[in-house]
Amino acid sequence: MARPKKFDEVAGLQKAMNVFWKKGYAGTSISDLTASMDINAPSLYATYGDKHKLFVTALQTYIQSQHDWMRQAVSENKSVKEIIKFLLASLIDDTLEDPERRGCFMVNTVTEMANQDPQVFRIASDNETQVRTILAELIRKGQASAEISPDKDADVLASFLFINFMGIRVIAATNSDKKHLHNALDVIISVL
Amino acid sequence: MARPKKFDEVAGLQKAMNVFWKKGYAGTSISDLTASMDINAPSLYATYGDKHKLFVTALQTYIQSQHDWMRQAVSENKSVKEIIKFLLASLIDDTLEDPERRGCFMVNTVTEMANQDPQVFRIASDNETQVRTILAELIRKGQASAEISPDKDADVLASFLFINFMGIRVIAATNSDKKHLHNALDVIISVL
DNA sequence: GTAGTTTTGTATCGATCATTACAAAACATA
DNA sequence: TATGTTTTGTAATGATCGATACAAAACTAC
Repeated sequence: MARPKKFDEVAGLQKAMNVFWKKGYAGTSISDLTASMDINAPSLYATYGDKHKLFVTALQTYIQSQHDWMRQAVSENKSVKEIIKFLLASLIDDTLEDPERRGCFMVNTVTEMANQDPQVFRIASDNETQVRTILAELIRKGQASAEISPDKDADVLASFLFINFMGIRVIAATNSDKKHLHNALDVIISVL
Repeated sequence: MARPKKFDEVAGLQKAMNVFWKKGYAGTSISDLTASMDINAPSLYATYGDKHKLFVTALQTYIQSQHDWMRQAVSENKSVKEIIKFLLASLIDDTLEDPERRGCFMVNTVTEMANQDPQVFRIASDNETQVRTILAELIRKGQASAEISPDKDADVLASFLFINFMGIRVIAATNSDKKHLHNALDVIISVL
């Protein structure tokens, strides 16, 4: 009934996400996007809306993948401390292995825009709530199996872990000393 | 011998720093700067160089003030744990009290530019080294006075603290729950 | 007051910004 | 093959980007 699209919408969104991830919102131009996505500006606007809308969609895609990754790790049949250590270690390794050293798209976005963009602020707040909830549930599971002391406040420990998640993502952008970061990781786990 | 400047160079630099801090490098235009600094573009270029040079100068000013603040706190006649708790608590309070919620200029800059700008990358690396050194010295002081176990590796603990410094700065940009953050703070201190 | 020096204000440079008008092109259906 | 629909490519919109040319203005030194 009409001329078909010659590009894949999902793949295009992934490309856009990678550009925004690397260069930030303000640092990314429509030209950067169309070049990377290999489409024309009119196709971009018709398919994804304007720059801001595309950015939000890309960010939500990223958040979804992060949550999936985390829930996957949490559901594995390992001890709670092993799971947490795996999560933190993966964070370090992934960041260091990225040849472009982009860090965390969510962290980058929060520090760039959360104080200026109400929609981004809300998305970031929601993300934090969800991640902290996942971590708190994990800790409670560890307390139920006597792996973690039940005297400790699971929500507070979850906040502590979340702080360290964010911190590691920032540090790994400028510090390349893998062993150094992994040593600090042991300290984090020792709290539990 | 010549027409005198009608603005204060240091005050102007401070204004520029605040704009970059709030809006980031790419998000700040020369117009934003001249409006806030209340000078014309030619005066800006003649006094501070181009946009990037002004940004780097502003960033170094910020770093210097951060180091001064930290060294001041470290030199006070309190227990090591009290000092560290004071540093972390100030980080939380300052971030939450800022009506513009700008977070940390250094963290914002690292996440925006460290992977794209070699000069910024180097400045960030140097900053990390210096801060970690200050923290490690502080911890060794605590070990000398038997406040902290000498079995623990001071450098690793310093890295751990640095991660939490960065993490708190990111979190405080979106989380307004002061009590929540301070509770996590107790967990951090408990490691020492 | 005049000469010499530097800053200021204005006005503008070409380049790029995000966004869109428009028409040719490519498909499905009839 | 003809018609209707949507995407595509091209080209352009006004706005703003970082940066500067130029001359009037404001000062010091003589």
